[in-house]
Amino acid sequence: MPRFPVNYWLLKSEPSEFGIDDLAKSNNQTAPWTGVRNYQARNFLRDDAAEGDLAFFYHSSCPEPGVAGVMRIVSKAHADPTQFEKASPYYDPKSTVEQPRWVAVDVKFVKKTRLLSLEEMRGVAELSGMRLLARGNRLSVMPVTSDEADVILSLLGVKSKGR
DNA sequence: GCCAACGTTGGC
DNA sequence: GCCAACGTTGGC
Repeated sequence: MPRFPVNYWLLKSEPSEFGIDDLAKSNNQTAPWTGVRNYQARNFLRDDAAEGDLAFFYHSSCPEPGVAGVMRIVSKAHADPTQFEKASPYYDPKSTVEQPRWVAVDVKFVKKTRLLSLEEMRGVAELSGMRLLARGNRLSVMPVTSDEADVILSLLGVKSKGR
């Protein structure tokens, strides 16, 4: 039996560093989601993200922040390789191969969408409970409820897979 | 570049 | 365990 996605996520990335187009151009349109360096965000990836989950690709710290596409989580959490790379801005000297501190999941491009801007999301009543919109929120990995996901998919014109 | 909000660090 | 100082995030 195929498993339907029960979990939805929003993952933030700065498009100047890695945007939806970069994911689309990646080998097999798949890339590890690296660089998460916040414990709460890490715990979501490590404990709750599952293969098959759908994730929204959010562009942050850019002229027009918002959701730019959809991707699928295609691996369990594994050690984030960048934590071991001395030259990487994500290098963590306290992390060891034996006891890695940070994890990544592999994500696969599903589709690029129109930009659903932060501003537009703020104006949608059904999305007012989103964590993304909560004051002071800075999490780069956050869960999205299935109701919220349905609204976002509909705003993006993406057919939601039947459940 | 500013700054509010939040997370982390480290002295005590 | 407290909390001040500092660093980071991210919208504007």
